[in-house]
Amino acid sequence: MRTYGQYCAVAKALDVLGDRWTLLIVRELLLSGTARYTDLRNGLPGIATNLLAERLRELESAGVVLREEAPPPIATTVFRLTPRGEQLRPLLDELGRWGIPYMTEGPAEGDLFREQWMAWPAELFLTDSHPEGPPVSIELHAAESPLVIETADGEVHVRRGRATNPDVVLRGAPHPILGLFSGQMGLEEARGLGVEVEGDAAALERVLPAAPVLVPPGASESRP
Amino acid sequence: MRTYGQYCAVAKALDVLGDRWTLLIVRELLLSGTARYTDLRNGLPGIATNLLAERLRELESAGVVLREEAPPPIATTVFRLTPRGEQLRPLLDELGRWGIPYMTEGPAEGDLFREQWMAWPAELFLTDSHPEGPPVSIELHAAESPLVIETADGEVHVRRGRATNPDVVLRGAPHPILGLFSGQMGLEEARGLGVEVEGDAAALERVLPAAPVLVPPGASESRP
DNA sequence: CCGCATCCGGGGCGATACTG
DNA sequence: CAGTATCGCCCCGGATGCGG
Repeated sequence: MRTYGQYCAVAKALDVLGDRWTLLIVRELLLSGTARYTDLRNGLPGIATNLLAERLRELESAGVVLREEAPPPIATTVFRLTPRGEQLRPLLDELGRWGIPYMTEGPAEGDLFREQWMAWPAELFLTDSHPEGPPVSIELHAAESPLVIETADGEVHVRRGRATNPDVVLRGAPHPILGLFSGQMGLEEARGLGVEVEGDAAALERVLPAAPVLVPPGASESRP
Repeated sequence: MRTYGQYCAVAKALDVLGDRWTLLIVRELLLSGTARYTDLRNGLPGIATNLLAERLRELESAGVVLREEAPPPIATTVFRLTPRGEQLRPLLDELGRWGIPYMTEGPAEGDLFREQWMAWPAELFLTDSHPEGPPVSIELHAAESPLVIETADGEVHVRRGRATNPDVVLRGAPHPILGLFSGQMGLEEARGLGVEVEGDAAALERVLPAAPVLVPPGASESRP
């Protein structure tokens, strides 16, 4: 493990987490709960397989990741975060919050996308405007595998998978969906960009922001 | 700029911040407010000068760092964070919080230390147990350049420099000072490890935690 | 198919020297 | 003081192989 050699809390944290791909592996485990090696590879497009194996070993010996041999009939190894690893959630939330402006600008050329990455924008932007009402569940299809957005106790939660009986199903490309979530775009405008709303649109509007959320510009200021 | 190529807020943030040394440069600027190139080098022992220059350029073009030509008679360039860079403070706080356990274990062999790095443990551990009383100021000498710990409105703040009229002056090695701050170590025990308290010890005890703060173990679980 | 290990080319990184 | 220049080295990325 390459170390900064500084007796400083921030530097020590980066000694463990600062290598390339490391925090993205933590992201995937936070989003998945448990994941197989192949699931991680799929959620981390671009990673070299030897790097994934090496990072998992490092995170394991740092007490952040746990490797478990699943019992039959699964018969595969699954990875999950330790409690110490779970403590990284606020850190990843801050990273996501700071990175949101780069997302609202739309995907860059060649950017890949996985449905679960929408979890940060969703939990950041969406709020339950009618918390005393019955819970709503929204199924989101922005890529290949759906996401469920649910309200509970006035809070909005996101998880992977399908809803048993969704109030509304939302389909569309990530960027217009994000515009909808951030309030930068109205429902009609989103429809014009291919977003489809199937079911009870009121359930959707209940969690959408009433006014555009102020997102600081993320792009660079150009220099002479 | 090397990018992960993922349309994800966390990945986008790491595209900007994930390179080696980058977040430590932000740390120094958060701690210093403004800093000259040489100040940054001093606060980042181990960094190669070309890397510091390159990172500063990247951070500048990312809108995180501002480079200013100070007017005469200073006649030097100073660096500071933009508002966008200031927004990284919660992120660095989370990094510091997560890294604290590695600090309480004591410095590793060859670890270097700078006084200002004590800011995170201090603001994390210390609280004003008597907020309605008059403000107290504590001057801390754990290395070469002193730190001031002050209470204001029931909050504890840390800044570089000296106090005009400190209630108490605290001197000692970083590790026992940290033990004191985290409540793992009593005042008498700290004295035995070379910590000196000069002035009103009650002012110090006012901000120290009454009971040991629970710090999760940071060390790795050893494997077979 | 799953979970890697190995090999190899390129570039980011680290250390030192040098300069306006 | 504030960098640029240079040069190894090792980390990273991509491809392939391979045992369970």
